[in-house]
Amino acid sequence: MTEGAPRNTRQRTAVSALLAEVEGFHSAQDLHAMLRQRGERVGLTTVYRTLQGLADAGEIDVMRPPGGEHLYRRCSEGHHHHLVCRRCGRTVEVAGPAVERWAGRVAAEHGYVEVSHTLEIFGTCPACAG
Amino acid sequence: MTEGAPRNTRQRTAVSALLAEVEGFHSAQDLHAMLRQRGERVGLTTVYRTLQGLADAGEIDVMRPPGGEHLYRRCSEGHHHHLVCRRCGRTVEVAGPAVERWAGRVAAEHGYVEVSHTLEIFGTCPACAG
DNA sequence: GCGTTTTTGACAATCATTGTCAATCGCGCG
DNA sequence: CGCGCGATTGACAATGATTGTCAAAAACGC
Repeated sequence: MTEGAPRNTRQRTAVSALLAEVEGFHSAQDLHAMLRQRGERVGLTTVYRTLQGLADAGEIDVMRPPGGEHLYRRCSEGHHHHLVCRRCGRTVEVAGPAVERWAGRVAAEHGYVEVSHTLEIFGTCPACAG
Repeated sequence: MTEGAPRNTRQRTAVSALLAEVEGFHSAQDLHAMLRQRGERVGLTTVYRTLQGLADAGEIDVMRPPGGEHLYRRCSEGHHHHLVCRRCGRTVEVAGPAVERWAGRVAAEHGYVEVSHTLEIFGTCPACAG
């Protein structure tokens, strides 16, 4: 009774499929617009809800860049962070076991438990800096 | 022409003074309410602008917790990160030279320049976990 | 003091996100 | 195979933090 598997609906499938194709981060509104262009009829509200669900399930990553809108992206599995180009948005996934350990250790030193963290690296990519 | 030092106004002073006294992170609206209670007459708009100015000047730190509002805090100088209690908001400043170096190195490996980063650690503090 | 320029602040505007709730659809059961 | 219940959808309103506006007030140099 703890779990309810979400139903398999046309809309959910459409959002998932779209995320599998596009690259980089996109806002909910962005994705909604793409779906409409494809002829898929999906409400904006549903896109938001579906994305939240996928994010909760850990199937996609959410980023909150300065500017206020949430960006979603289908990422590889496992815990990792992002190196994002400020200019063009090009994203590289980076893993940093050392950082994970460091964060855990620092938190433990202060007696904090149930630790999680957020980490984003911003920079200008070679192409944009050129 | 390049620089305009901000003028010294009653309102700016009030906001600065308040930030010097309170501990932990507070939202703009929060700070605005406190100022009113003290009898200081400051507009909400001004509080926002002043905080932005202070943040740009690097005199205060901004955090964007999940939940949407910006939180401001007067912090010690220099680059550091925060370990925040999810429950009560208790905050510890932590410095992690190793992490800084790691972030820079990772970015450099991918050719990214002008690197910056954000890092927040969330957990439950000893008091709340008790 | 005096004038110029910045700052202020009440209010409207913006805009992403969330809430609402009746209509619809998926899915398992009979 | 068709029914019915409950989850899901989606159009629309509501929310709420932040930003824009612009006339009035204050600050600073002289």
